[in-house]
Amino acid sequence: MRVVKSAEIRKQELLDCAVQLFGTQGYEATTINQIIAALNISKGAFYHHYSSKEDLVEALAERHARQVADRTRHVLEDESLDAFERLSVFLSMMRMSKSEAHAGMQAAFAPIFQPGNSHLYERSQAAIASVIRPILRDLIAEGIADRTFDSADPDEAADTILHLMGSIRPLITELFGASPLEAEALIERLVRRLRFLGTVVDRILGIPEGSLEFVDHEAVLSMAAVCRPGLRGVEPSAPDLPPVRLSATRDAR
Amino acid sequence: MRVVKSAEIRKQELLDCAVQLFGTQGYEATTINQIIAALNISKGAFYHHYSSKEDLVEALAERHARQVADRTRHVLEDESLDAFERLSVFLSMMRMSKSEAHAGMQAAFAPIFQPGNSHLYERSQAAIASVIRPILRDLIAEGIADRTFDSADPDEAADTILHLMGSIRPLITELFGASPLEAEALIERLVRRLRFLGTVVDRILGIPEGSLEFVDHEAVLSMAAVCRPGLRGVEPSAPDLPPVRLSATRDAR
DNA sequence: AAAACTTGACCGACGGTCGGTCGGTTGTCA
DNA sequence: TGACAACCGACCGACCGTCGGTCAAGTTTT
Repeated sequence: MRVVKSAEIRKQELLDCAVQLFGTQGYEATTINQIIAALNISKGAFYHHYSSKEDLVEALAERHARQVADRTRHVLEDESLDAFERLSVFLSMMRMSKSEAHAGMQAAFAPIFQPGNSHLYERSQAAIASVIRPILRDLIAEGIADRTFDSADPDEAADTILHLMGSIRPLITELFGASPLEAEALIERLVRRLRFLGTVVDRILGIPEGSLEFVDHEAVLSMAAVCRPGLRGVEPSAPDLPPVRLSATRDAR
Repeated sequence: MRVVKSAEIRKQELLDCAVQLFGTQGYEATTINQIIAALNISKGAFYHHYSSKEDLVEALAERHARQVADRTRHVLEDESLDAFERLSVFLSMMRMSKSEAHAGMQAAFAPIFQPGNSHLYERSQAAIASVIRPILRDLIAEGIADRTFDSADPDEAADTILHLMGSIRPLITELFGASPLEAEALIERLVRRLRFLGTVVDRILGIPEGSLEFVDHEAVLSMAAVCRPGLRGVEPSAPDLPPVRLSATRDAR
């Protein structure tokens, strides 16, 4: 039996299916035959839409990049906020897939962090960076201009911050396939890492230490939940802190 | 005709050959058949020494990590230097393959940065980090103790610095396959990046800005030469600076 | 309005390649 | 001389990507 759909829909279906299979089995382990079997289409149909398995990854990275960019751009471009506010909102968004995001979205992000998929990660990262970097750079430049920030080079600062975001990847990667016990330790390390990253960015931008706050236990846990579905609640290491949503504590400068 | 060698030698030969082919063709594009053909050995011989192509990568990453670690560890552990000196020597070593290193060594490092080999890079990086991190951490901790440095968490600081080193990879990767014209621009960006990285580490460790200096045109150019063999001399952007060899300019604190 | 033609989504058998296996052979050393 | 490591190469199965072809829905021609 033959089912005809528009190219756009089919492409999305292929992307969705691929992300699912890559997420559960990894990139290498997933075959094109599996993908087409799951969608009940033929080999030819696949190659009609994508010219190779590699091409599929490319498209996947692009879509992922667009998703992230769309979610952050409007904040970075919001004229009603000043540079500092925009930055802190942006940073809180960048710590990936907010807890409120539905499971489907989470699943779409997971493969990026899977152990075998550094491939996918690199491409996504590059695609994301190309969109986010200029915006972030302008934002920082603006902050430097009005002396909110103190940094020598907005371009490099933006690059550095973007790159720094990637430093949590090894931790998240390790989360996949970690035992529940290890997972708890890993999450604690993740929280420490994020906290430290906050201070690093503070220093890069020359703002008072503690101004930026990356840690949001809610988000961290939901992120962890993606990696290890059955995970019992973890005691946050600093339970006295209120769950800051938009974590910017502005100091008098 | 049959040639018998000790396992140790054969393994090194395989590694050397693999690194060469991965370097010229990338990991995926290189087949085991090519490797064994180049060495005039059989399929069976290969699988006698390494259990898979992946295993070969593992060994490659390990060897690379050992090479880097060996070259830097003795500096980090040199008791005759103080924390600051050791760190600046370490950093100058970490910007890879010193210019004096012979071409063979350079070739061994190049594949790590090739476009298709993010795989290799990630593994090597992890292996290097696992060796270097504890040493670097202790070093920073020591510096914090005697108030040379000012940082909240030596562990995280070490991780961050190590991770930051990787931020030049996209640039170097781009160098492969760039036209001579593009290469010049890329090298300039690389220099800017390194210079900025120096200030970032300064700030992370809370030492006066400009204390650490990553840029060493000699090293950068030789690094670039690996990627693009025929490259004419590039005018450094700051020709007035003397070619600092061991680039630590200690300020009064 | 019917026939002829174009388009593009879709089919699935097939080729070629590549990673990996296996039974057997050769050299070496105790 | 026997045990064990190094080595051989024919062979296997799985996988990616190709290619000739189908089919239905327009579009143009007559």
